[in-house]
Amino acid sequence: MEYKEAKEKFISTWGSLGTLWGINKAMAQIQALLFISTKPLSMEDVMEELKISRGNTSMNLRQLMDWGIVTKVLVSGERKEFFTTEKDVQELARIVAKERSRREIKPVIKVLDEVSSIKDDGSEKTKELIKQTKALRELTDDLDTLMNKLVNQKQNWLTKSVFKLMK
Amino acid sequence: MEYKEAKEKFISTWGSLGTLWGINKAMAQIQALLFISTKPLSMEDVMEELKISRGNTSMNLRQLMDWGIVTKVLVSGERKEFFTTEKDVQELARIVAKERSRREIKPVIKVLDEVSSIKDDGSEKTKELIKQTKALRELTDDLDTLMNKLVNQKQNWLTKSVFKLMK
DNA sequence: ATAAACTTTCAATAATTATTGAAAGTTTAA
DNA sequence: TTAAACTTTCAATAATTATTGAAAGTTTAT
Repeated sequence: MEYKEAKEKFISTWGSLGTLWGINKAMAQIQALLFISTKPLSMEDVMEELKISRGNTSMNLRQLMDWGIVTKVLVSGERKEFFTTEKDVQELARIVAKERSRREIKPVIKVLDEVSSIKDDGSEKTKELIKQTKALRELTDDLDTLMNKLVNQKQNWLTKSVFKLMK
Repeated sequence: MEYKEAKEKFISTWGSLGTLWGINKAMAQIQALLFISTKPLSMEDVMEELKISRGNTSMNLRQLMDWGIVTKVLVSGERKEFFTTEKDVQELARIVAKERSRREIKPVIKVLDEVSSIKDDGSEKTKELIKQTKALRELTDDLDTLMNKLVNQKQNWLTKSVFKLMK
């Protein structure tokens, strides 16, 4: 397999995996492109490489910046803006975990909390609703806490600390 | 908040959370409905409660069965089929984790493997592609392994074993 | 100040994904 | 058997989501 083919394969695979970490295809592909690029890329570069429009590129780069995954860099002597992504995979994982927790998991926990604390009128169906949403609330909360703990270990968290305990 | 409101809130919230665990809205809502139901439901019941068509219900129930989350139960004296979902949240988490690993993560690891093992032609960009896809491959693999280990502990895995180690 | 270089916005459109409903298929009771 | 009760399939349609591209906005050099 040649460089070009490998690169395309990587970008498209990572792009379609977007859903798994909760972002859309274009966003994931832009991130993938920057991730294997040896130097910051301009909007023009991204548009050309991925064959997507200026507007699309602009919007998705902005979103990636909102996530904290991509940052603008100033290239001296150049007028236009250049972009680069976090290159350390563990730092990336940390950012993604933190953002998904904040954007998606925390709000769900809040709803589960509300639902599971309705007044118990003694009926079987109310009891079941309370019991099951409570269980779900606890699971979600535990997973969220675990994820955040894992991901906050700055130094080789996965391999060094937790992982060995479980081997 | 009354039972009815709480129930609807739970179903719609859990439904929109579908993406987080990788299934579609209707699927997630059907599962949610069964999850808080005190007895198995027929297709008719599901259609009526969620206001969705027969075809949609049939297809999504099937998918839930493919995932191993929902099972048919025979209610004696009844002609039609009834459905129920796994009621234990930890078992649910285990099934979801196993399925997502198999369906999504494993295939990505395979691609990352292929891409990261292209021939190093000595160029900087090839080196970067190899380096970064290798890093991503290892991270993905570690997370996948960790997830499967966590989730295979049958007894109170979260709270009992791993969780305490990290507190 | 102004014009060139660049970025953002957003209404229109395209692409994708979910849903319907009716016909075809299957099972069961009599 | 057969016909009623039920489920599945799938082409058509609807709903949602992503993408475009051109106009409006911004910045910078002169």
